[in-house]
Amino acid sequence: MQPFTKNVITVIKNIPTGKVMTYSQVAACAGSPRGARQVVRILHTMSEKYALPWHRIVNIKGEITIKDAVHQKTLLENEGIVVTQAFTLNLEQYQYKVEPIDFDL
DNA sequence: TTAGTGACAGGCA
DNA sequence: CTGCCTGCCACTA
Repeated sequence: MQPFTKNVITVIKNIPTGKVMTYSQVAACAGSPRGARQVVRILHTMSEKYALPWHRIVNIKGEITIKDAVHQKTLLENEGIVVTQAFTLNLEQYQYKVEPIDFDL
């Protein structure tokens, strides 16, 4: 498995309940500042196999932009996160700042 | 092989 | 913040 993929999985699994991260934030932390799209792909591919909290990943605006937004909204609310009817949340309040992770750098 | 697409983001108006 | 445009990278037709 590529380091990037492994790092993304590690980062996502480290997101505490009640917090969220943006795609680029995860990508940057995993070693690829412009890998937001790849994070998406990894979520699609690995979320089920690795039991990743994919619902804690939102875009830079704090908005849920996936097809099954209703489902994600439900999961987030289940963790105590307030999501508006427009599928947005308060990033200032919920965004999780990760510690600089070493990984293989 | 090239072209189009997507659960995105940054720069600019 | 919103909208539009461009860059990004992997996947599919």
